[in-house]
Amino acid sequence: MEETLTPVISITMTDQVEGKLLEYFKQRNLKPGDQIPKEIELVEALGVSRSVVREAMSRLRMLGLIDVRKRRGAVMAEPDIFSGMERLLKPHFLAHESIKQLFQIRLMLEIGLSDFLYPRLTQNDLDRLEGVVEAEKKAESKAERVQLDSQFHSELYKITGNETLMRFQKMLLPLFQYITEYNAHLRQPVAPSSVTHTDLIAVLREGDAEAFRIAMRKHFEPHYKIMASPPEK
Amino acid sequence: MEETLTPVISITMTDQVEGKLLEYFKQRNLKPGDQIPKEIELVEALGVSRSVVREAMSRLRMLGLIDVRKRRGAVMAEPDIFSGMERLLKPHFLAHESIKQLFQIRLMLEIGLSDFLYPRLTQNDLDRLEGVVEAEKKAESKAERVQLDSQFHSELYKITGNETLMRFQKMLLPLFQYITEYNAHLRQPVAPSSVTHTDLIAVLREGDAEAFRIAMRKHFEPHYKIMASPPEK
DNA sequence: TAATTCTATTTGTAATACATATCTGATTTA
DNA sequence: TAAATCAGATATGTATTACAAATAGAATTA
Repeated sequence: MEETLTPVISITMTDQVEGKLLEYFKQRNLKPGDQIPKEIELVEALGVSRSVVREAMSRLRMLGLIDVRKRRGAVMAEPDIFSGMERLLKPHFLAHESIKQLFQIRLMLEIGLSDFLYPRLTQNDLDRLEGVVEAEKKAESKAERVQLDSQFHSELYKITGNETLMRFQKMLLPLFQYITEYNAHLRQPVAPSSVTHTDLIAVLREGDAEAFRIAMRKHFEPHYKIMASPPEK
Repeated sequence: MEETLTPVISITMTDQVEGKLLEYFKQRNLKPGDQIPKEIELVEALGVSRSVVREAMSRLRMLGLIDVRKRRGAVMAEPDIFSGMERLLKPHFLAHESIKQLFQIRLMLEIGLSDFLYPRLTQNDLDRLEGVVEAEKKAESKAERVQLDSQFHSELYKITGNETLMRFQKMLLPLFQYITEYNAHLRQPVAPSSVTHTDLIAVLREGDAEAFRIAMRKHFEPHYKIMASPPEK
């Protein structure tokens, strides 16, 4: 038997219409704000029932690709590429392995963002980071410390000015909170790092991209110890 | 007027049912393979029409969160967190700025993945990378070179064993192909790098994670020159 | 027992009806 | 004249009904 013979997954009319709509948007080069045909027109053009058209449109609407209102019809919108993903990012829906891999991606990003920090870094940014560290020193509850820790890292993302990156990180936050708790309860808690947030700020002030990558790598050392995959393969 | 007073976006029944279903899955701690109530049961439990239930389910099905078949009903599935996102990742739907930011993320990832390479690296991996480089030398058309270039980088992702990362990269590929063409036509083409793929392999053989980050950073230098944000802010 | 046929059940699609929001333009009012 | 009000038209939102199609499981048959 050919391995390429994968089982037929029922392609419903809805699936097809969804695809045809995406194709239509692409062909017509529709931009945010552009009008989309009315349901009835689509029904007639595609030769399907309104139920099918509506189910397909409902999907595109969920993705934020289109914006639909009564009487005005549907128009193209600014899509948020992560909106669909966000719904699935509850620790609950994901396999442990996926969560771990997302955390690895986070580590990669934080080390790799180094080069995008320095060209845009301002005194204001440094002050904000200092502020977070101050708050961390005063923090009393563990929950507060966890919150401030992720805030520190959020500030770093912010400096890059990369909105997509920030959106991605914000979306992953609940996942990481979950990991933190998981590590704290079921495994040994993550050891404190030899490179503190204060150290990182110092490198930001006086170092360069390469120095920051090294510092950040050391800052995450305890996580690497836990997360890095063994050389099984 | 308060700035926080954003306009009310009509929350349809469908939106609500979608949310309630997600909540239900979470509360019940449903895992892949677990059965979901039939449409009729949901209709009765939620007090809405079947159309509404179906539109909501259609969304979850698109995300791959549930798998629905005739007669058998719906069961939880292994969600693919990127499936919704993928539909929107046509260069056409995205603003230029978003594409640029996604490319920046790619640069971050490729530099940050360094640490996940060495613990898992095998001779086999090195051989595959060598193979790609050989093919690159023999490549005649530009399209072929572009394809092999991204294949080289894909092989690197593969070594990390991080499926989520690989999935993410595969999804972004068409976008980067678009960027390559865009740079080639409308702007000056990306200059050749001083650190070649062959050099990268050498570092993989003899160096360590830090050396690889530096090499990769240099390999991407031409891209950084084009992509890095100016210190506007 | 194993293969086949039948039947009941559940989803997929279609069609219709009406509710609801809102845009347009006409009408009224100040 | 300008503003406010109202009425009608129009497109989407929801509900309901009907039937087609697939299929899991029971019943039948070899």
